[in-house]
Amino acid sequence: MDSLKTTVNVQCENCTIRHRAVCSYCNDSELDRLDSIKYYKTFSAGQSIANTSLPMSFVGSVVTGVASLSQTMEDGRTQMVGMLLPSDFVGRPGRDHVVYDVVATTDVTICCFKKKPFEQLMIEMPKVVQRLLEMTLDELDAAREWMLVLGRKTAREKIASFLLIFAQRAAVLQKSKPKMDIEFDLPLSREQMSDYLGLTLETVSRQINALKKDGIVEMPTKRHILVPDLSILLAEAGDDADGGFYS
Amino acid sequence: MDSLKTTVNVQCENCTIRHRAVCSYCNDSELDRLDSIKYYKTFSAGQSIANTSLPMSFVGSVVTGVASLSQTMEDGRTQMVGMLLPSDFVGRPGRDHVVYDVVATTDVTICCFKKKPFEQLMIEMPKVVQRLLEMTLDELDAAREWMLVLGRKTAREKIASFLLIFAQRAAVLQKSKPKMDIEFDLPLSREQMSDYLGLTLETVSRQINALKKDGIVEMPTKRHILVPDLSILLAEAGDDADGGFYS
DNA sequence: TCCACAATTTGATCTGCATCAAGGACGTAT
DNA sequence: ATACGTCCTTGATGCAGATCAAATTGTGGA
Repeated sequence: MDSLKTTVNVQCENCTIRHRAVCSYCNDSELDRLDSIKYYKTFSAGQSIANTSLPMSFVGSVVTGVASLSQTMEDGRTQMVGMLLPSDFVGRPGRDHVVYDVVATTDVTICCFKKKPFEQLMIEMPKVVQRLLEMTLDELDAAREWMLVLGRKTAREKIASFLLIFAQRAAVLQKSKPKMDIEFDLPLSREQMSDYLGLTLETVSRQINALKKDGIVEMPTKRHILVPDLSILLAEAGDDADGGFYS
Repeated sequence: MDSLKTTVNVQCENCTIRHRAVCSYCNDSELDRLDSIKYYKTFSAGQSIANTSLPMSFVGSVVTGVASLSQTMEDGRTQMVGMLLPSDFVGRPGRDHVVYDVVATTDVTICCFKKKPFEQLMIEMPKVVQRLLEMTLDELDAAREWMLVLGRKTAREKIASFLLIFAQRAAVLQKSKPKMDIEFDLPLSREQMSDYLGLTLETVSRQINALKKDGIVEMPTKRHILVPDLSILLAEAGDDADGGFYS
Protein backbone atom coordinates (compact mmCIF):
# COMPACT_ATOMS: atom_id res chain seq x y z
CA MET A 1 0.00 0.00 0.00
CA ASP A 2 2.92 2.32 0.62
CA SER A 3 4.03 1.72 -2.94
CA LEU A 4 2.37 3.01 -6.09
CA LYS A 5 3.72 6.45 -5.38
CA THR A 6 5.64 6.80 -8.58
CA THR A 7 5.93 4.68 -11.66
CA VAL A 8 8.76 4.13 -14.11
CA ASN A 9 9.01 2.64 -17.54
CA VAL A 10 10.93 -0.59 -17.50
CA GLN A 11 12.40 -2.76 -20.20
CA CYS A 12 10.87 -6.22 -20.26
CA GLU A 13 13.21 -9.09 -20.95
CA ASN A 14 10.54 -11.07 -22.78
CA CYS A 15 9.32 -8.46 -25.22
CA THR A 16 10.45 -5.18 -26.66
CA ILE A 17 7.92 -3.02 -24.87
CA ARG A 18 8.84 -0.73 -22.02
CA HIS A 19 6.19 -1.19 -19.32
CA ARG A 20 4.92 1.33 -16.86
CA ALA A 21 5.75 -0.17 -13.53
CA VAL A 22 7.22 0.35 -10.12
CA CYS A 23 8.35 -1.93 -7.35
CA SER A 24 8.10 -0.86 -3.74
CA TYR A 25 11.44 -2.49 -3.01
CA CYS A 26 13.17 -0.52 -5.71
CA ASN A 27 11.68 2.68 -4.34
CA ASP A 28 13.22 2.12 -0.95
CA SER A 29 16.56 3.88 -0.72
CA GLU A 30 17.69 1.66 2.14
CA LEU A 31 17.39 -1.34 -0.13
CA ASP A 32 19.37 -0.05 -3.10
CA ARG A 33 21.72 -3.02 -2.93
CA LEU A 34 18.86 -4.90 -4.55
CA ASP A 35 19.40 -2.91 -7.75
CA SER A 36 22.25 -5.08 -8.92
CA ILE A 37 20.26 -8.31 -8.87
CA LYS A 38 16.98 -7.09 -10.23
CA TYR A 39 15.30 -7.36 -13.59
CA TYR A 40 11.74 -6.99 -14.86
CA LYS A 41 9.72 -9.74 -16.45
CA THR A 42 6.22 -9.92 -17.90
CA PHE A 43 3.79 -12.78 -18.22
CA SER A 44 0.66 -12.72 -20.34
CA ALA A 45 -2.76 -13.71 -19.05
CA GLY A 46 -3.03 -17.44 -18.52
CA GLN A 47 0.71 -18.04 -18.50
CA SER A 48 2.22 -20.13 -15.70
CA ILE A 49 4.70 -18.29 -13.50
CA ALA A 50 5.69 -21.30 -11.39
CA ASN A 51 4.38 -24.70 -10.39
CA THR A 52 5.21 -27.72 -8.31
CA SER A 53 7.38 -29.31 -10.99
CA LEU A 54 8.92 -26.10 -12.24
CA PRO A 55 10.21 -24.11 -9.27
CA MET A 56 11.01 -20.41 -9.47
CA SER A 57 14.51 -19.11 -10.00
CA PHE A 58 13.57 -15.75 -8.57
CA VAL A 59 11.56 -13.95 -5.95
CA GLY A 60 10.05 -10.56 -6.54
CA SER A 61 7.25 -8.10 -6.34
CA VAL A 62 4.17 -7.76 -8.52
CA VAL A 63 4.11 -4.31 -10.11
CA THR A 64 1.14 -4.57 -12.44
CA GLY A 65 -1.61 -7.15 -13.03
CA VAL A 66 -2.96 -9.99 -10.96
CA ALA A 67 -1.56 -13.47 -10.38
CA SER A 68 -3.19 -16.34 -8.55
CA LEU A 69 -1.99 -19.15 -6.30
CA SER A 70 -3.95 -22.40 -6.56
CA GLN A 71 -3.92 -25.93 -5.30
CA THR A 72 -5.41 -28.78 -7.26
CA MET A 73 -6.51 -32.25 -6.15
CA GLU A 74 -5.83 -35.32 -8.32
CA ASP A 75 -9.43 -35.43 -9.46
CA GLY A 76 -9.20 -31.88 -10.73
CA ARG A 77 -10.98 -29.96 -8.00
CA THR A 78 -9.07 -26.73 -7.53
CA GLN A 79 -9.02 -24.01 -4.94
CA MET A 80 -7.38 -20.66 -5.36
CA VAL A 81 -5.51 -19.96 -2.13
CA GLY A 82 -4.33 -16.47 -2.79
CA MET A 83 -4.26 -13.56 -5.19
CA LEU A 84 -1.17 -11.51 -5.84
CA LEU A 85 -1.98 -7.86 -6.47
CA PRO A 86 0.43 -5.03 -7.22
CA SER A 87 3.00 -4.62 -4.40
CA ASP A 88 2.54 -8.24 -3.23
CA PHE A 89 5.58 -10.42 -2.85
CA VAL A 90 6.04 -13.45 -5.11
CA GLY A 91 8.10 -16.48 -4.24
CA ARG A 92 9.34 -18.34 -1.22
CA PRO A 93 12.75 -17.16 -0.06
CA GLY A 94 14.69 -19.96 1.54
CA ARG A 95 12.37 -22.63 0.19
CA ASP A 96 13.18 -24.89 -2.70
CA HIS A 97 9.71 -26.00 -3.64
CA VAL A 98 6.63 -24.13 -4.63
CA VAL A 99 3.66 -25.90 -3.09
CA TYR A 100 1.05 -24.45 -5.42
CA ASP A 101 0.66 -23.21 -8.96
CA VAL A 102 1.29 -19.54 -9.65
CA VAL A 103 -0.52 -18.34 -12.76
CA ALA A 104 -0.87 -14.92 -14.35
CA THR A 105 -4.58 -14.07 -14.23
CA THR A 106 -4.15 -10.92 -16.26
CA ASP A 107 -0.98 -9.69 -17.95
CA VAL A 108 1.52 -9.37 -15.12
CA THR A 109 4.75 -7.45 -14.63
CA ILE A 110 7.07 -8.63 -11.90
CA CYS A 111 10.15 -6.97 -10.51
CA CYS A 112 12.36 -10.03 -10.04
CA PHE A 113 15.38 -10.60 -7.85
CA LYS A 114 17.65 -13.54 -8.55
CA LYS A 115 16.91 -16.05 -5.85
CA LYS A 116 20.38 -16.96 -4.56
CA PRO A 117 21.71 -13.41 -4.30
CA PHE A 118 18.47 -12.33 -2.67
CA GLU A 119 18.83 -15.04 -0.06
CA GLN A 120 22.36 -13.85 0.56
CA LEU A 121 21.06 -10.33 1.12
CA MET A 122 18.55 -11.72 3.60
CA ILE A 123 21.46 -12.92 5.72
CA GLU A 124 23.38 -9.65 5.44
CA MET A 125 20.52 -7.20 5.71
CA PRO A 126 18.17 -7.76 8.66
CA LYS A 127 15.84 -5.12 7.28
CA VAL A 128 14.98 -7.32 4.29
CA VAL A 129 13.97 -10.18 6.57
CA GLN A 130 11.95 -7.90 8.81
CA ARG A 131 10.12 -6.60 5.81
CA LEU A 132 9.39 -10.12 4.59
CA LEU A 133 8.12 -11.09 8.04
CA GLU A 134 5.73 -8.14 7.99
CA MET A 135 4.44 -9.08 4.56
CA THR A 136 4.10 -12.74 5.46
CA LEU A 137 2.12 -11.88 8.59
CA ASP A 138 -0.21 -9.78 6.42
CA GLU A 139 -0.63 -12.68 4.01
CA LEU A 140 -1.37 -14.99 6.91
CA ASP A 141 -4.06 -12.62 8.18
CA ALA A 142 -5.56 -12.46 4.70
CA ALA A 143 -5.51 -16.25 4.36
CA ARG A 144 -7.26 -16.64 7.72
CA GLU A 145 -9.81 -14.00 6.85
CA TRP A 146 -10.50 -16.00 3.72
CA MET A 147 -10.92 -19.22 5.71
CA LEU A 148 -13.94 -17.61 7.35
CA VAL A 149 -15.30 -16.75 3.92
CA LEU A 150 -14.81 -20.30 2.65
CA GLY A 151 -16.03 -22.07 5.76
CA ARG A 152 -18.99 -20.04 6.90
CA LYS A 153 -20.29 -17.54 4.39
CA THR A 154 -23.18 -18.01 1.96
CA ALA A 155 -22.67 -17.74 -1.80
CA ARG A 156 -24.04 -14.21 -1.82
CA GLU A 157 -21.77 -13.16 1.04
CA LYS A 158 -18.81 -14.77 -0.69
CA ILE A 159 -19.39 -12.75 -3.85
CA ALA A 160 -19.77 -9.55 -1.83
CA SER A 161 -16.55 -10.32 0.07
CA PHE A 162 -14.76 -10.89 -3.19
CA LEU A 163 -15.96 -7.65 -4.76
CA LEU A 164 -14.92 -5.81 -1.59
CA ILE A 165 -11.28 -6.77 -2.12
CA PHE A 166 -11.22 -4.70 -5.29
CA ALA A 167 -13.71 -2.08 -4.21
CA GLN A 168 -11.60 -1.21 -1.18
CA ARG A 169 -8.42 -1.00 -3.23
CA ALA A 170 -10.19 1.18 -5.78
CA ALA A 171 -11.61 3.40 -3.04
CA VAL A 172 -8.09 4.12 -1.79
CA LEU A 173 -6.68 4.79 -5.24
CA GLN A 174 -9.65 6.97 -6.22
CA LYS A 175 -9.51 8.67 -2.82
CA SER A 176 -13.16 8.63 -3.67
CA LYS A 177 -15.30 11.40 -2.31
CA PRO A 178 -18.13 9.85 -0.31
CA LYS A 179 -20.80 10.46 -2.94
CA MET A 180 -18.95 8.97 -5.89
CA ASP A 181 -19.26 5.48 -7.34
CA ILE A 182 -16.35 3.15 -6.77
CA GLU A 183 -15.36 1.64 -10.08
CA PHE A 184 -13.10 -1.22 -11.13
CA ASP A 185 -12.52 -4.04 -13.61
CA LEU A 186 -12.85 -7.63 -12.52
CA PRO A 187 -9.49 -9.25 -13.22
CA LEU A 188 -10.93 -12.78 -12.92
CA SER A 189 -13.33 -14.78 -15.08
CA ARG A 190 -16.44 -16.28 -13.50
CA GLU A 191 -14.66 -19.61 -13.38
CA GLN A 192 -11.60 -18.16 -11.64
CA MET A 193 -13.90 -16.42 -9.17
CA SER A 194 -15.58 -19.74 -8.47
CA ASP A 195 -12.16 -21.30 -7.78
CA TYR A 196 -11.39 -18.56 -5.33
CA LEU A 197 -14.75 -18.72 -3.60
CA GLY A 198 -15.25 -22.49 -3.41
CA LEU A 199 -18.35 -22.31 -5.63
CA THR A 200 -19.32 -23.29 -9.17
CA LEU A 201 -19.18 -20.77 -11.97
CA GLU A 202 -22.97 -21.00 -12.40
CA THR A 203 -23.54 -19.99 -8.79
CA VAL A 204 -21.09 -17.11 -9.19
CA SER A 205 -22.98 -15.88 -12.24
CA ARG A 206 -26.37 -16.16 -10.56
CA GLN A 207 -25.30 -14.41 -7.36
CA ILE A 208 -23.43 -11.58 -9.02
CA ASN A 209 -26.51 -10.89 -11.16
CA ALA A 210 -28.67 -11.07 -8.05
CA LEU A 211 -26.53 -8.35 -6.46
CA LYS A 212 -26.97 -6.33 -9.64
CA LYS A 213 -30.74 -6.81 -9.65
CA ASP A 214 -30.87 -5.72 -6.01
CA GLY A 215 -28.95 -2.55 -6.85
CA ILE A 216 -25.93 -3.39 -4.68
CA VAL A 217 -23.67 -3.10 -7.71
CA GLU A 218 -23.98 -1.94 -11.30
CA MET A 219 -22.41 -3.92 -14.13
CA PRO A 220 -22.08 -1.93 -17.38
CA THR A 221 -20.12 -4.83 -18.87
CA LYS A 222 -19.59 -8.32 -17.50
CA ARG A 223 -16.11 -7.43 -16.32
CA HIS A 224 -16.71 -3.92 -15.02
CA ILE A 225 -18.27 -3.07 -11.68
CA LEU A 226 -19.64 0.10 -10.09
CA VAL A 227 -20.36 0.26 -6.38
CA PRO A 228 -22.71 3.12 -5.47
CA ASP A 229 -22.44 2.57 -1.72
CA LEU A 230 -19.52 0.70 -0.20
CA SER A 231 -21.18 0.31 3.18
CA ILE A 232 -24.09 -1.60 1.66
CA LEU A 233 -21.67 -3.99 0.00
CA LEU A 234 -19.87 -4.37 3.32
CA ALA A 235 -23.12 -5.31 5.00
CA GLU A 236 -23.82 -7.87 2.26
CA ALA A 237 -20.44 -9.45 2.95
CA GLY A 238 -21.48 -10.00 6.56
CA ASP A 239 -18.50 -8.00 7.80
CA ASP A 240 -18.59 -5.44 10.53
CA ALA A 241 -17.24 -1.93 10.06
CA ASP A 242 -13.82 -2.79 8.60
CA GLY A 243 -12.82 -6.41 8.32
CA GLY A 244 -12.08 -6.45 4.63
CA PHE A 245 -9.46 -8.70 3.07
CA TYR A 246 -7.00 -5.91 2.47
CA SER A 247 -8.14 -3.51 5.12
CA MET B 1 9.26 -30.53 14.99
CA ASP B 2 12.89 -30.14 15.99
CA SER B 3 11.75 -29.54 19.53
CA LEU B 4 10.31 -32.12 21.90
CA LYS B 5 13.78 -33.56 22.40
CA THR B 6 13.92 -33.14 26.13
CA THR B 7 11.43 -31.97 28.69
CA VAL B 8 11.84 -30.08 31.92
CA ASN B 9 9.61 -29.43 34.88
CA VAL B 10 8.66 -25.80 35.12
CA GLN B 11 6.98 -23.72 37.77
CA CYS B 12 3.68 -22.29 36.63
CA GLU B 13 2.88 -18.77 37.69
CA ASN B 14 -0.85 -19.45 37.91
CA CYS B 15 -0.82 -22.55 40.09
CA THR B 16 1.52 -24.39 42.40
CA ILE B 17 2.15 -27.35 40.13
CA ARG B 18 5.42 -27.88 38.31
CA HIS B 19 4.54 -28.87 34.74
CA ARG B 20 6.45 -31.11 32.38
CA ALA B 21 7.29 -28.89 29.49
CA VAL B 22 9.91 -27.71 27.09
CA CYS B 23 10.14 -24.83 24.70
CA SER B 24 12.17 -25.12 21.53
CA TYR B 25 13.39 -21.56 21.90
CA CYS B 26 14.74 -22.23 25.37
CA ASN B 27 16.54 -25.30 24.07
CA ASP B 28 18.46 -23.27 21.53
CA SER B 29 21.81 -22.21 22.92
CA GLU B 30 22.10 -19.38 20.41
CA LEU B 31 18.97 -17.84 21.87
CA ASP B 32 19.89 -17.90 25.55
CA ARG B 33 19.41 -14.16 25.82
CA LEU B 34 15.71 -15.04 25.85
CA ASP B 35 16.13 -16.63 29.29
CA SER B 36 15.94 -13.35 31.12
CA ILE B 37 12.55 -12.42 29.75
CA LYS B 38 10.80 -15.73 29.87
CA TYR B 39 8.24 -17.25 32.19
CA TYR B 40 5.81 -20.13 31.99
CA LYS B 41 2.08 -19.83 32.15
CA THR B 42 -0.78 -22.33 32.05
CA PHE B 43 -4.35 -22.00 30.89
CA SER B 44 -7.07 -24.54 31.59
CA ALA B 45 -9.35 -25.92 28.91
CA GLY B 46 -11.85 -23.34 27.72
CA GLN B 47 -9.95 -20.37 29.09
CA SER B 48 -9.34 -17.39 26.82
CA ILE B 49 -5.69 -16.64 26.12
CA ALA B 50 -6.29 -13.48 24.11
CA ASN B 51 -9.02 -11.77 22.14
CA THR B 52 -9.73 -8.67 20.12
CA SER B 53 -10.54 -6.54 23.11
CA LEU B 54 -7.91 -8.02 25.39
CA PRO B 55 -4.57 -8.02 23.56
CA MET B 56 -1.65 -10.16 24.64
CA SER B 57 1.20 -8.81 26.72
CA PHE B 58 3.48 -11.60 25.60
CA VAL B 59 4.49 -13.81 22.73
CA GLY B 60 5.63 -17.36 23.22
CA SER B 61 5.66 -20.98 22.33
CA VAL B 62 3.13 -23.69 23.14
CA VAL B 63 4.81 -26.46 25.09
CA THR B 64 1.88 -28.69 25.98
CA GLY B 65 -1.79 -28.81 25.01
CA VAL B 66 -3.77 -27.35 22.13
CA ALA B 67 -5.04 -23.82 21.61
CA SER B 68 -7.27 -22.56 18.84
CA LEU B 69 -7.56 -19.37 16.82
CA SER B 70 -11.07 -18.40 15.76
CA GLN B 71 -12.95 -15.66 14.03
CA THR B 72 -16.59 -14.94 14.74
CA MET B 73 -19.18 -13.01 12.73
CA GLU B 74 -21.67 -10.71 14.44
CA ASP B 75 -24.45 -13.25 14.03
CA GLY B 76 -22.42 -15.86 15.85
CA ARG B 77 -21.12 -17.99 13.00
CA THR B 78 -17.57 -18.94 13.88
CA GLN B 79 -14.66 -20.41 11.98
CA MET B 80 -11.53 -21.79 13.59
CA VAL B 81 -8.64 -20.46 11.51
CA GLY B 82 -5.77 -22.28 13.16
CA MET B 83 -4.72 -24.73 15.82
CA LEU B 84 -1.66 -24.18 17.98
CA LEU B 85 0.06 -27.45 18.82
CA PRO B 86 3.20 -27.96 20.92
CA SER B 87 6.17 -26.03 19.46
CA ASP B 88 3.88 -23.57 17.63
CA PHE B 89 4.42 -19.86 18.14
CA VAL B 90 1.76 -17.76 19.87
CA GLY B 91 1.32 -14.06 19.42
CA ARG B 92 2.01 -11.37 16.88
CA PRO B 93 5.38 -9.72 17.36
CA GLY B 94 5.31 -6.11 16.23
CA ARG B 95 1.51 -6.01 16.10
CA ASP B 96 -0.66 -4.32 18.63
CA HIS B 97 -3.93 -6.04 17.93
CA VAL B 98 -4.95 -9.66 17.93
CA VAL B 99 -7.37 -10.16 15.05
CA TYR B 100 -8.92 -13.36 16.37
CA ASP B 101 -9.72 -15.10 19.61
CA VAL B 102 -7.12 -17.42 21.07
CA VAL B 103 -8.64 -20.03 23.37
CA ALA B 104 -7.17 -22.98 25.23
CA THR B 105 -8.84 -26.07 23.78
CA THR B 106 -7.22 -28.40 26.31
CA ASP B 107 -5.09 -27.41 29.27
CA VAL B 108 -2.21 -25.46 27.77
CA THR B 109 1.28 -24.54 28.92
CA ILE B 110 2.98 -21.67 27.19
CA CYS B 111 6.57 -20.52 27.45
CA CYS B 112 6.03 -16.76 27.39
CA PHE B 113 8.38 -13.92 26.51
CA LYS B 114 7.50 -10.41 27.56
CA LYS B 115 6.41 -8.64 24.41
CA LYS B 116 8.41 -5.41 24.49
CA PRO B 117 11.77 -6.99 25.37
CA PHE B 118 11.14 -9.70 22.77
CA GLU B 119 10.55 -7.07 20.11
CA GLN B 120 13.79 -5.40 21.15
CA LEU B 121 15.59 -8.73 20.70
CA MET B 122 14.09 -9.01 17.23
CA ILE B 123 15.91 -5.84 16.29
CA GLU B 124 19.19 -6.90 17.83
CA MET B 125 19.22 -10.57 16.85
CA PRO B 126 18.53 -11.27 13.17
CA LYS B 127 18.33 -14.96 13.93
CA VAL B 128 15.14 -14.48 15.91
CA VAL B 129 13.46 -12.74 12.99
CA GLN B 130 14.67 -15.37 10.55
CA ARG B 131 13.24 -18.06 12.74
CA LEU B 132 9.91 -16.26 12.97
CA LEU B 133 9.83 -15.85 9.21
CA GLU B 134 10.34 -19.59 8.79
CA MET B 135 7.54 -20.37 11.22
CA THR B 136 5.20 -17.84 9.66
CA LEU B 137 5.80 -19.28 6.20
CA ASP B 138 4.93 -22.72 7.60
CA GLU B 139 1.75 -21.34 9.11
CA LEU B 140 0.87 -19.71 5.83
CA ASP B 141 1.32 -23.02 4.01
CA ALA B 142 -0.87 -24.74 6.59
CA ALA B 143 -3.55 -22.06 6.28
CA ARG B 144 -3.58 -22.40 2.50
CA GLU B 145 -3.71 -26.17 2.69
CA TRP B 146 -6.74 -25.72 4.92
CA MET B 147 -8.37 -23.36 2.42
CA LEU B 148 -8.49 -26.29 0.00
CA VAL B 149 -10.14 -28.40 2.70
CA LEU B 150 -12.74 -25.72 3.45
CA GLY B 151 -13.47 -24.77 -0.13
CA ARG B 152 -13.46 -28.04 -1.99
CA LYS B 153 -13.58 -31.14 0.18
CA THR B 154 -16.65 -33.16 1.15
CA ALA B 155 -17.65 -33.63 4.78
CA ARG B 156 -16.09 -37.09 4.84
CA GLU B 157 -12.84 -35.82 3.33
CA LYS B 158 -12.79 -32.95 5.80
CA ILE B 159 -13.02 -35.33 8.75
CA ALA B 160 -10.28 -37.54 7.30
CA SER B 161 -8.06 -34.49 6.73
CA PHE B 162 -8.63 -33.41 10.30
CA LEU B 163 -7.78 -36.80 11.77
CA LEU B 164 -4.64 -36.89 9.62
CA ILE B 165 -3.24 -33.82 11.37
CA PHE B 166 -3.04 -35.78 14.61
CA ALA B 167 -2.37 -39.17 13.06
CA GLN B 168 0.71 -37.84 11.30
CA ARG B 169 2.02 -36.19 14.45
CA ALA B 170 1.42 -39.37 16.41
CA ALA B 171 3.12 -41.45 13.72
CA VAL B 172 6.27 -39.36 14.09
CA LEU B 173 6.24 -39.47 17.88
CA GLN B 174 5.49 -43.20 17.96
CA LYS B 175 8.09 -43.75 15.19
CA SER B 176 5.46 -46.36 14.51
CA LYS B 177 6.55 -49.59 12.95
CA PRO B 178 4.55 -50.05 9.76
CA LYS B 179 2.26 -52.72 11.17
CA MET B 180 1.23 -50.89 14.30
CA ASP B 181 -1.91 -48.86 14.93
CA ILE B 182 -1.47 -45.12 15.18
CA GLU B 183 -3.18 -43.92 18.34
CA PHE B 184 -4.14 -40.53 19.70
CA ASP B 185 -6.67 -38.55 21.71
CA LEU B 186 -8.90 -36.02 20.03
CA PRO B 187 -8.20 -32.67 21.72
CA LEU B 188 -11.38 -31.11 20.30
CA SER B 189 -15.06 -31.66 20.96
CA ARG B 190 -17.39 -32.42 18.06
CA GLU B 191 -18.50 -28.81 18.11
CA GLN B 192 -14.93 -27.48 17.98
CA MET B 193 -14.21 -29.87 15.14
CA SER B 194 -17.22 -28.51 13.28
CA ASP B 195 -15.90 -24.98 13.77
CA TYR B 196 -12.58 -26.00 12.30
CA LEU B 197 -14.09 -27.85 9.37
CA GLY B 198 -16.88 -25.48 8.40
CA LEU B 199 -19.57 -28.08 9.20
CA THR B 200 -22.23 -28.62 11.85
CA LEU B 201 -21.55 -30.79 14.84
CA GLU B 202 -24.21 -33.26 13.68
CA THR B 203 -22.45 -33.78 10.37
CA VAL B 204 -19.14 -34.26 12.18
CA SER B 205 -20.71 -36.90 14.38
CA ARG B 206 -22.30 -38.73 11.47
CA GLN B 207 -19.18 -38.73 9.32
CA ILE B 208 -16.77 -39.76 12.04
CA ASN B 209 -19.04 -42.70 12.84
CA ALA B 210 -19.29 -43.52 9.15
CA LEU B 211 -15.48 -43.75 9.00
CA LYS B 212 -15.64 -46.03 12.02
CA LYS B 213 -18.31 -48.24 10.46
CA ASP B 214 -16.21 -48.50 7.31
CA GLY B 215 -13.19 -49.61 9.31
CA ILE B 216 -11.05 -46.60 8.43
CA VAL B 217 -10.62 -45.78 12.12
CA GLU B 218 -11.44 -47.43 15.43
CA MET B 219 -12.91 -45.41 18.27
CA PRO B 220 -12.64 -47.19 21.64
CA THR B 221 -13.97 -44.04 23.31
CA LYS B 222 -15.49 -40.96 21.74
CA ARG B 223 -12.29 -39.03 22.19
CA HIS B 224 -9.75 -41.72 21.36
CA ILE B 225 -8.82 -42.81 17.84
CA LEU B 226 -6.89 -45.74 16.40
CA VAL B 227 -5.77 -45.71 12.78
CA PRO B 228 -4.94 -49.20 11.48
CA ASP B 229 -3.65 -47.99 8.12
CA LEU B 230 -2.52 -44.43 7.59
CA SER B 231 -2.49 -44.72 3.81
CA ILE B 232 -6.19 -45.58 3.73
CA LEU B 233 -6.96 -42.51 5.81
CA LEU B 234 -4.80 -40.47 3.44
CA ALA B 235 -6.81 -41.71 0.49
CA GLU B 236 -10.05 -40.81 2.28
CA ALA B 237 -8.75 -37.29 2.73
CA GLY B 238 -8.35 -36.98 -1.03
CA ASP B 239 -4.64 -36.22 -0.64
CA ASP B 240 -1.91 -37.66 -2.74
CA ALA B 241 1.14 -39.34 -1.24
CA ASP B 242 2.17 -36.67 1.26
CA GLY B 243 0.23 -33.40 1.34
CA GLY B 244 -0.82 -33.54 4.97
CA PHE B 245 -1.37 -30.44 7.05
CA TYR B 246 1.84 -30.77 9.04
CA SER B 247 3.83 -32.83 6.56
C1' DT C 1 -18.38 -8.71 -41.90
C1' DC C 2 -18.77 -13.22 -40.76
C1' DC C 3 -17.32 -17.24 -38.39
C1' DA C 4 -15.63 -20.04 -34.60
C1' DC C 5 -14.98 -20.39 -29.98
C1' DA C 6 -14.80 -18.93 -25.33
C1' DA C 7 -17.28 -16.76 -21.59
C1' DT C 8 -21.50 -15.99 -19.45
C1' DT C 9 -26.28 -16.57 -18.43
C1' DT C 10 -30.44 -19.05 -17.54
C1' DG C 11 -33.42 -23.04 -16.60
C1' DA C 12 -34.60 -27.64 -14.53
C1' DT C 13 -33.46 -31.02 -11.41
C1' DC C 14 -30.80 -33.35 -7.83
C1' DT C 15 -28.27 -33.95 -3.48
C1' DG C 16 -25.19 -33.22 0.51
C1' DC C 17 -25.31 -30.99 4.33
C1' DA C 18 -28.04 -27.90 7.51
C1' DT C 19 -31.70 -27.60 10.44
C1' DC C 20 -34.96 -29.09 13.76
C1' DA C 21 -35.97 -32.43 17.24
C1' DA C 22 -35.39 -36.22 20.43
C1' DG C 23 -32.94 -39.49 22.84
C1' DG C 24 -28.72 -41.71 24.96
C1' DA C 25 -24.21 -41.75 27.46
C1' DC C 26 -21.19 -40.05 30.72
C1' DG C 27 -19.45 -37.21 34.52
C1' DT C 28 -20.12 -34.60 38.73
C1' DA C 29 -22.56 -32.82 42.64
C1' DT C 30 -26.04 -33.72 45.92
C1' DA D 1 -28.57 -43.89 44.14
C1' DT D 2 -30.49 -39.82 41.91
C1' DA D 3 -30.58 -35.62 39.45
C1' DC D 4 -28.59 -32.40 36.37
C1' DG D 5 -25.61 -30.72 32.80
C1' DT D 6 -22.67 -31.46 28.96
C1' DC D 7 -21.45 -33.98 25.07
C1' DC D 8 -22.65 -37.03 21.57
C1' DT D 9 -25.72 -39.67 18.52
C1' DT D 10 -29.59 -40.53 15.57
C1' DG D 11 -33.76 -39.53 12.83
C1' DA D 12 -36.81 -36.70 9.77
C1' DT D 13 -37.15 -32.91 6.78
C1' DG D 14 -35.75 -28.73 4.06
C1' DC D 15 -32.96 -25.96 1.19
C1' DA D 16 -28.67 -23.73 -0.81
C1' DG D 17 -25.84 -24.69 -4.05
C1' DA D 18 -24.22 -28.50 -7.34
C1' DT D 19 -25.05 -30.66 -11.57
C1' DC D 20 -26.74 -31.19 -16.17
C1' DA D 21 -28.21 -28.92 -20.28
C1' DA D 22 -29.06 -25.16 -23.52
C1' DA D 23 -29.26 -20.68 -25.06
C1' DT D 24 -26.97 -16.13 -25.46
C1' DT D 25 -23.42 -12.84 -25.55
C1' DG D 26 -18.89 -11.37 -26.47
C1' DT D 27 -14.34 -11.61 -28.96
C1' DG D 28 -10.50 -12.25 -31.92
C1' DG D 29 -9.09 -13.83 -36.44
C1' DA D 30 -9.60 -14.76 -41.47
